[in-house]
Amino acid sequence: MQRLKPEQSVFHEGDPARRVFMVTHGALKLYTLLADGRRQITGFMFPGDFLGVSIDEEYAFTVEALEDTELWWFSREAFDRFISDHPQVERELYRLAAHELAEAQRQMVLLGRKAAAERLASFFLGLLDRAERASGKAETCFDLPMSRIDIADYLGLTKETVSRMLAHLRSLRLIRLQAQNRVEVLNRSGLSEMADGMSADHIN
Amino acid sequence: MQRLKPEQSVFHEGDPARRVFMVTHGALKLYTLLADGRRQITGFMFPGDFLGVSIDEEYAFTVEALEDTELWWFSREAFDRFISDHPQVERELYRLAAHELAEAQRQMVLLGRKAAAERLASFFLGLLDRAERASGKAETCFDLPMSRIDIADYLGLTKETVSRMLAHLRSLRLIRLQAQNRVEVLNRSGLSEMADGMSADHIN
DNA sequence: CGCCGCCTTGATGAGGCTCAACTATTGTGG
DNA sequence: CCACAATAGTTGAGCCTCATCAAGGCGGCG
Repeated sequence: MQRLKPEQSVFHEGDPARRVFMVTHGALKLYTLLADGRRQITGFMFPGDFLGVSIDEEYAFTVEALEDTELWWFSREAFDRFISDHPQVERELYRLAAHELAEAQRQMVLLGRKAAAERLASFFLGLLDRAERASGKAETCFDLPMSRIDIADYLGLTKETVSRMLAHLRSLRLIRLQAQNRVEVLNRSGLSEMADGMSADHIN
Repeated sequence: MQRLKPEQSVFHEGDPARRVFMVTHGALKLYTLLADGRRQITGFMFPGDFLGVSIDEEYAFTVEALEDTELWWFSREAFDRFISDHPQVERELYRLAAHELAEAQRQMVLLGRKAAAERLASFFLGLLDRAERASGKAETCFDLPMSRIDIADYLGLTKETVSRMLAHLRSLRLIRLQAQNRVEVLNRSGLSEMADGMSADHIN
């Protein structure tokens, strides 16, 4: 078990991959840096997610807590032994990887082809889905455990643009901010159309 | 076994995932479309690569041949049966998925944070690596089986920008075009620096 | 040899970035 | 509990990169 305060990191890109983690509480961000400091956040992790279950000898990204976070971990050897003893787990791991891959593909579409407002709308819908899966019931609100800069680095934008697009979605009455870090979705289908580029904003 | 001519598709996004494929000859592109026709190519496939080995009920993208291509395929049931009989294959599949995931993460960094010239440089280095892995020896040249539009849709750019950046890399003597679709790398480390954003182009 | 599609090159413009100032929020110590 | 500092977020002005629109060149195939 391991507890983390915000900003604390679990491991860094390039560290030898000696442990496997499972998130039990909190939220984390995964990111990689370019030589000049540009950062791309490749994902956020929440309770139930696995970390470091690659095959590689080194972790491929840095992981950092967004809030107070709790992790369970196993040594790589113990984890591998466990898998050998329980072959059906292998299939489950594979399932997980396939799911992450599908998510990565959606993110590539977002980063390669969507406009700023569409990116933010997609991001919010993803968080809303997650909130619903976590609570097991329909939701209209969710928290933003990450900063505007983190959102920007996840969506391939700047914090200023995130802020402006937030204002834009608000002005369209698609969302409302209950607090700085809490979003209420006012028009889910409208937000979906925006996210999938069906909003034909040049008409409005 | 299945043979394909250029432009022919193996399956479409949303088709029921009834078969699993292995590429034996040729090259293919994987892509998804947005509602208004914007396209993001999420990957290219070459001999040795697997296709449709997801867990999902439906294919998550469309696959189309770039040139004359040959595929081996199995029904999903036969494939699953084979895996049950050969548990070590499961691990290999997982290995493969993990590798694809790492690649997807690199592509997210490219799409989210790299400038146009950096994207093209990264793309060329990837193709050079692949050519070396395929031939088993050091290489300085490789073919481009895809059109400029395909490259653009893979890198999140337009065909015009790809063309201009190609001219730019050529003017820097990092590459040379042996033919319209054949690239020779003249300065690999220079290309690497360009790809990783270390080229400090404001100095030059 | 000539047509057609692909690629390149040029001119213009827009979306998002940068830089800067301002406001709101959070945390800290008196 | 309040005052203040420090941090995070918002808003505005100008600019830059890349997209768009348009024209011309090249190559491959009939």
